[in-house]
Amino acid sequence: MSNELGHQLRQTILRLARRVRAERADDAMSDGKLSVLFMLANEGAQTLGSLSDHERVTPPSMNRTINGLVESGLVTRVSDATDGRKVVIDVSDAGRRLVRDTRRKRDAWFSSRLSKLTNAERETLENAEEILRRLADQ
Amino acid sequence: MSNELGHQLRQTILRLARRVRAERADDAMSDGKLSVLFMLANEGAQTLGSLSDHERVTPPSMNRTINGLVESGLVTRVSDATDGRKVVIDVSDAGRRLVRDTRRKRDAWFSSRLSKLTNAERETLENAEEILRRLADQ
DNA sequence: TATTGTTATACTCTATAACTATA
DNA sequence: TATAGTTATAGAGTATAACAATA
Repeated sequence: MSNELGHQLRQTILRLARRVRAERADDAMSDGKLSVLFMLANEGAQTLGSLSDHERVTPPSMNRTINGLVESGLVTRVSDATDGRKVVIDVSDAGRRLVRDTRRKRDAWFSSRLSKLTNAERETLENAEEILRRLADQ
Repeated sequence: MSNELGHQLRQTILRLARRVRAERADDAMSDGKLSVLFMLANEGAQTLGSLSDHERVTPPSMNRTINGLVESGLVTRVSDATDGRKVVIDVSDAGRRLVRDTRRKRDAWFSSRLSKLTNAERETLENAEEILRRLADQ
């Protein structure tokens, strides 16, 4: 009966995620904004439509999110050179710094806890991480 | 260098949690409301102040959440017998059903994926789950 | 005419400040 | 006076509908 494992895993994953997400570089930054910054930093510049698709929000909603990020100087918004209807959003240097700081802080939360484990426990987590990654990608 | 493991684990946990959280019994139910229902179903009836502490929201915010749940018939709100200032919130039968259905749906997401793994992989996840649970509780 | 983005408007969730009722 | 809850009001984030600009 693997249903019990599924139940336990789900609970633990949700709880851990809540703890990790609470660790931000800047508490004034919402999840939605931070998610866009991470996306741009990882995948490079994108159009507004592409961002709203990826984040699964409507274009007006993403437009508002971008407005806030532009006002904060964390992203830039420029017209596409070849298609005047499109705008290209990219992360600024300040945005990159915020992404880097947030990533460090979140990594640190995990790392400080992992350092207290035994080598065998860390090895188990390494193996499990690979399996969980495959589950998430399905 | 266990920092790389921390980084990978964090990414995977956040991604998995996003997938699992999307699996609700009722799409009209917000995370905040659902979280209160789960709390009441797990821990039993509580005062409004206790709920707002646990969920880390302000009392007025929790009050509004509870108003919505009462209107939907998912929780009950009654005055405390011994202290007239307090109100006791409890989950109703309908609320319990919603909790059960959501739990089943979320468990199913994991279970269907776990069933495709090898026995060795499931065993790794079982061991990892226990370790991760300890990390979350720290 | 279709596509891309924006503006107008409204709803939900959260917050702070002020108020009521009870201890 | 202090505590528990509520009401009043405002801000952030999201949605749908309507609009503007470009292909």
